[in-house]
Amino acid sequence: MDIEANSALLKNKGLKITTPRLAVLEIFQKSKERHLSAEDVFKEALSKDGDLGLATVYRVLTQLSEVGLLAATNFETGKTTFELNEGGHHDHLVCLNCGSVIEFNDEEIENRQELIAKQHGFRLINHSMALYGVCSKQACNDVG
Amino acid sequence: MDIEANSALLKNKGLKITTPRLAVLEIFQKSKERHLSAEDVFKEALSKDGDLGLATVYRVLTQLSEVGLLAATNFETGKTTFELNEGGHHDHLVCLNCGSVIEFNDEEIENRQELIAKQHGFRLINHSMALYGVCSKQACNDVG
DNA sequence: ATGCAAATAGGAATGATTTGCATTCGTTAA
DNA sequence: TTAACGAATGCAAATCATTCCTATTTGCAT
Repeated sequence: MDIEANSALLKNKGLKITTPRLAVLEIFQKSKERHLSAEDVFKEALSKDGDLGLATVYRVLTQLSEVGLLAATNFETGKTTFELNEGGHHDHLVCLNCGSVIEFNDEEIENRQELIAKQHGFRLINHSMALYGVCSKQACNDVG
Repeated sequence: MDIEANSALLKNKGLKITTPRLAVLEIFQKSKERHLSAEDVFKEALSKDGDLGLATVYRVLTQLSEVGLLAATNFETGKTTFELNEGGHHDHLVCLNCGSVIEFNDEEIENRQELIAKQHGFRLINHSMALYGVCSKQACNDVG
């Protein structure tokens, strides 16, 4: 069990150790999907542990993001998704139909971004990039 | 008045010339702010012209974006913003200190994005990219 | 001028997220 | 260990952005 480890993480960040927080962390750590929406986490929590309010899930996700344990991303899909913030920069490729997310990292783009920033006299700190399209799944390409 | 010109724009795109569409175009052309949300446009429309439904504003914004007269951008604010799409596609370089925004367009990045999408079996529809940093203004580089 | 498809108003509906509040829990000091 | 107090939770209602529904109006080809 990582309850010990997760408790330490929380304590480290000055957060109280509560059942919902441990549950949420564990859900991310055990999830097959890396990117989870609040709803995803909520459903998963319901199926595993007992009760856990949706509002609490939102609150916990926000808090864990604030202290850097999670990273939040806003895609065009209309819902915020969260992922474990283990470090390692990457950008996202998002399917507008099924919402699936693929992570990628492209050296050439990164370099180019640095160059552009420099050309405009900017000291680059970070960036966000998301590509939106339709993935190759059959269901995402059926014409209604 | 650009009613003539805007009418031509709409006709060119195969859209009927309607009061709401002309009103929305004019609002963008006269606005001091370049990026407007649906709500912004709605309020502006109310203060100027008579009535204009919020639903209509949303529909018009979507349509004008679809035909390329406007461009939609999703900043992390939770609401979609629109801008006149005069110079074609561009991305944003944002100063984290003074908030100034520079628009740029980079062929190489665009090509690279297409390639990445293709490699993952995605049909690319659009993308959003924002670079965050500190601009060259003296005031933005003073250490607090 | 006339008809019909397209467009509109605006209110209800939706989906995501937040907030208010009474209750419960975690932690700290005794 | 326990009392105590503030923080955290659950639930329901509220909010926010956006979309849907539909009766009515409008643009425009004829």
